[in-house]
Amino acid sequence: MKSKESSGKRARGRPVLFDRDNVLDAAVLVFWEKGYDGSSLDNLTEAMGIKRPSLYAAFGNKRGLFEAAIERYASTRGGLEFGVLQHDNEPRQVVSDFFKMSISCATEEGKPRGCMIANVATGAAENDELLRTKLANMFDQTDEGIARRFRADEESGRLPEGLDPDTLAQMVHSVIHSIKTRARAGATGEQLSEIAGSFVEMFFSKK
Amino acid sequence: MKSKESSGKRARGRPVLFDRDNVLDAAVLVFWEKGYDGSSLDNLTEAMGIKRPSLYAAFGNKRGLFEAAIERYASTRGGLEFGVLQHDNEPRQVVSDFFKMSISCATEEGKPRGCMIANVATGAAENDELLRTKLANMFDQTDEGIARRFRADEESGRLPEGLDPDTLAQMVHSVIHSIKTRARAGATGEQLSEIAGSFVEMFFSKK
DNA sequence: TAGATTTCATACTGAACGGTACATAAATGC
DNA sequence: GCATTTATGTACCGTTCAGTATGAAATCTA
Repeated sequence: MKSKESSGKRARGRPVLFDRDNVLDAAVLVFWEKGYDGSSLDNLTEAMGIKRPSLYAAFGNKRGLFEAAIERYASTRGGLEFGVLQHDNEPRQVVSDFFKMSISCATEEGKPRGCMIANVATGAAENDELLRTKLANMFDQTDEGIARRFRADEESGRLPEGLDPDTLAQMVHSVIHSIKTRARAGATGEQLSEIAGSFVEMFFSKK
Repeated sequence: MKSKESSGKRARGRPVLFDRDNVLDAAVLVFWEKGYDGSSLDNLTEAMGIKRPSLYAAFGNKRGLFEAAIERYASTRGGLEFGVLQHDNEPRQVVSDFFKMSISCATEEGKPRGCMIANVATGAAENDELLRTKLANMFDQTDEGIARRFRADEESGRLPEGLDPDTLAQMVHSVIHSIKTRARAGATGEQLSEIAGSFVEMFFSKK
């Protein structure tokens, strides 16, 4: 282990001039837009504002940078969506807000369409078993994160009867996948909201 | 316009030695596996069994080949799914079979995971407005194709009351997107069948 | 058979690719 | 101060990229 993040002690040599999260945010935008193979090191270094040797020292290689960018994306954009799961609302409202957040994230002006994980990383995963496993784990964690919220709702009696928390979570997550896929193909926020609304109605309206 | 496909008339010079659909099927497999930017002309020509000049004469350039491959994929793999819509079954069975066909297509042994259109082409669509529009149109056509079937079911009184055919079609299609996305990340057919089953239950079980 | 026409295989082009060697700059430890 | 350590900037490496020029091969018309 390098002593990069050892508590207070200053590192020995010349200090790193860039902020890791900042340059990762820039790399995220490039990968998210162009995909893994479509992003060149020139694209990346220019956006990140660092030179190749700095990039290789920090992330190993292009593939390592991609993985770091995926994690950065998950902890920033993905974190936005998960925030609404913490709100103290009725499950129906939570799901509705969750969809709304996903839609606005997938169609945000000035950002690439869709989702870096669901639409871009999956494309590169076919010949990369480690990446594929990573994505599968992320999807599982998302299922689980949503399910945890619904389980609490069930215990507090707020979940409509007959709805299994784990199943509902999988279904909600599935709708998110579709939202992101359609967004990547250029669907508008209005179109996506309509679809999301149909599902909310289906999940919660019937007794 | 070239006189390539003029009816019976034989072409003048040396005849083409390869079958267009055959080489397209090979190109589909390469793009489906590696994505647009990940597929090199060496990958493609080797799989297709033709040399570069033949490829360029037939498809213009790599981008033209990609578009042709997308259409070929849609008319072959996509056609499989749509065949199910023609069967004279109850809507619930039709949807269930539709999901089953999508799952087996997205997890078929010896083929790339997921869907060339929903998972691969979408990734390349961000900087290609024409492609993005093409994909959006294909999605719309799929929505419409499924909806047409449900409208017929509604007229014949087989669609459960309260289910709007167009809305149901959009939702079924959305589930397909998720199936394909999860498949690309390595989900098994069993896992996907479980999710699909949950939706079928939700769509049709409640009165 | 002679000429026209089109496809084919070979070999090549300049540009872009991912990755790195090396010298310099900036910090620490003594 | 001076040696040590680490990061940076430049400039480069061999490879691979998409695309093409060229001439030989194969079919047609006449």
